[in-house]
Amino acid sequence: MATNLQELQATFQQYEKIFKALADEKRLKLLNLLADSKEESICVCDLEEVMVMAQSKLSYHLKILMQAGLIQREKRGTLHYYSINNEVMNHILSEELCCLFRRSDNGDKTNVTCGC
Amino acid sequence: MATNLQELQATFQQYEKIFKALADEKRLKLLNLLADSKEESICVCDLEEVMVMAQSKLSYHLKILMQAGLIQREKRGTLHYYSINNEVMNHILSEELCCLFRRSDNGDKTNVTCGC
DNA sequence: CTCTTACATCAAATATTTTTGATATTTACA
DNA sequence: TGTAAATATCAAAAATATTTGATGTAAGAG
Repeated sequence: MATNLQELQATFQQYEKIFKALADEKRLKLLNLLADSKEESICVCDLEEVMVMAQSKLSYHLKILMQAGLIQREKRGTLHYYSINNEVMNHILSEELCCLFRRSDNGDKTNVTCGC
Repeated sequence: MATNLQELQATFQQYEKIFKALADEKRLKLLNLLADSKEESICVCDLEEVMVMAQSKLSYHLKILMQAGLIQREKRGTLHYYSINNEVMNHILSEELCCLFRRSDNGDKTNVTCGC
């Protein structure tokens, strides 16, 4: 944990980046899609359909979420699969937000207290 | 909890507002000041000194935090005292962020699990 | 190797947020 | 009532973020 002023400032900068990534309705919807999906990860083409969003726009928003560490990417051939980074989500968000932005089907113990 | 699509969208809009308010280094520092202060609330003039920030700028940022419901105001004479809204913080943020952005000296039971 | 599909990147246009300096409002007090 | 101190609001300028359409890249199919 941060103690002195410089550390604190660095900590705030890091959280600023994360909260900025969360501070957009479309990106929250994206996270919710990834969190709720039956599959653990979804490819861009599928997200494109569900979100009804131009491909370059979607790519832009996925990049923002990636750079904040909120999602991960796995490439399989020509497809790119994105998934929620549950660890980071758990570190940032309350249990009450678990229903919306975390996955709960992967045996992650940190999610057990959430009754959603 | 939100169930259908319209409710979900409304929920995302609400969280967008809250995360936008959190998505700024200066506002995180403000929240941390309010959370860590010996006093439960701090007046604008004191915040102005600590933050080394123009008065109208500070007022702008306090307004953003107020409108997101993250802080509260109490007027005493000509002074305006601001304080953390612990309930909302607890609803949004993880236990691990409690050290930074919540108060823990007010007997709030929801904070007990946080060892900070 | 060429073509196609899936995705990322880029630069310009647009939209939103933040800062700044000036002015308005409220309260207390002489 | 007049004045000063504390804070809020406003409008213009500056800074950032988002959107858009075009172009670049990488992988698989033929």
